[in-house]
Amino acid sequence: MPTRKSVAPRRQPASTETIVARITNALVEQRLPPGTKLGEVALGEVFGVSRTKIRQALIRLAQDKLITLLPARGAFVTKPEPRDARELFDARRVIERVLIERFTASATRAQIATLRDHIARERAAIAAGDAALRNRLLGEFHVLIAEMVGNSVLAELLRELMQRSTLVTLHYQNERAASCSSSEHTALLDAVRQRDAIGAVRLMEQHLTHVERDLALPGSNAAALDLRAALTLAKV
Amino acid sequence: MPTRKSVAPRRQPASTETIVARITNALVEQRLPPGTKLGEVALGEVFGVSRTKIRQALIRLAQDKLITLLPARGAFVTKPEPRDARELFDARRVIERVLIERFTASATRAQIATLRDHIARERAAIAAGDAALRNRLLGEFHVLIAEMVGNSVLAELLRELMQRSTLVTLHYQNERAASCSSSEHTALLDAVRQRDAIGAVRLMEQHLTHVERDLALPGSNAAALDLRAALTLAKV
DNA sequence: GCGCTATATATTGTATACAATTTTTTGACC
DNA sequence: GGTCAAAAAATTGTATACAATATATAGCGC
Repeated sequence: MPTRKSVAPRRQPASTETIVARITNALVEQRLPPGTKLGEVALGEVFGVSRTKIRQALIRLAQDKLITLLPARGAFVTKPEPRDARELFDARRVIERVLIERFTASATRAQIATLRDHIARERAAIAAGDAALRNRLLGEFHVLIAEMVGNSVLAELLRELMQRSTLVTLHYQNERAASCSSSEHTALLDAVRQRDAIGAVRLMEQHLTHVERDLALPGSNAAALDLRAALTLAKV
Repeated sequence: MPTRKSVAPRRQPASTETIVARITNALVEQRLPPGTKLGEVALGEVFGVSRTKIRQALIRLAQDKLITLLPARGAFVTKPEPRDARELFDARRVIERVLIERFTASATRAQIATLRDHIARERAAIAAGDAALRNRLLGEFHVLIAEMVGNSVLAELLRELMQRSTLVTLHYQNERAASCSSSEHTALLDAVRQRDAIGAVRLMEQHLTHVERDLALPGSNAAALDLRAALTLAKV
């Protein structure tokens, strides 16, 4: 077949920050399945920059464990082991239990309203069948809470854990499960509104257990795919 | 004055991994105080590599928040704000509370023996007045426990937090405080040995509170210093 | 001497060039 | 057709070159 020799795309060079964000989004929205090879020249062409910058972006993504760098072999989307999944969710439980407890005590009316709106957007994405957006929003709910608690170090840790979690959960692709997840978010927020710390902690633990239980780990349905298509769709 | 034009040091090129480890050690052992500028050419000469590799190492260090990259300005050893210190220790409390609780339940005889030996080395370093080694060992005690609990994700999170903590604590430079810290390690280990989970958790929280209380934050006694000297001393 | 501007120097940002390694292709041989 | 070996192509690893920016120095007016 003719190697799709597209013309060099005329776009102004992207910042390293942008490149990291675009690839991260593609990963979180699961447009780049685990195992996908991320070639440096291919990425360079997509973003209109040299390999130097791509490489810097890849180093950062590798440190977040979103991709795996094999020496002299290249960069691949991380394919998490079941063990990783368990440890990841365990770590999330440790941190999120504390976060939701504190949030229940400190949540302001405005913060609760923000979360309520967020859940509404989750439901809209689910209703619209937008799997990518749905995935992102369901994860961002947890990060939002973390950022509202007031410890940016913990919030940052959770953000990283959430991103890695997404690599592990094909589960959200199931529309029914997503809907269920969103319902649990609502219940969680109700407990917060009633200042029921014990209930909120319990709901959070159940929620994380449910998400973990629904994991579909070994399924690597990785078809060969088009890097450019996956990445250019990414809205930063 | 004559610009100390030392001959190009003949050493074989260091791997990026090594460069990161060497600089990290220098930071953890506080031979490179906060605010120190890490020039790319200077580092390149120290390690016998080009700026390309140095840059990659700096990106990784920056992601761990050990150094701060200012655009077009360069890399500087991170100077943590009091706010950062509080959040850092709060995060450590959240994680280490759980870790020590679990460790108390699962610790084997061999693991306890390893920690006992470690504490002995702490005391030796303190007695010998080796501030650099002392700093490292006091921090590694916590990381050792984390690694023994069996969740590598949590262990890795704690390792990062510990490194950043070290940037914040000039406190260990005080020999008396170091001795006190080591005593608390011993007490902690005793509680573990007696399977006293509640006591172990309490001791860990007190220990972290003590360390945090003794912080000497604003003191930036940063004298201009010799990058090469600080880095070549670093034993990986 | 102090402060400002202009020039010179040094440093960082990015692309390109080349070496080293891996992957793919080719072709001989059974 | 299948298997192995060698050559070719592609990809990664590193250094160097050059552009862009920031810092330091010099000169001038007051």
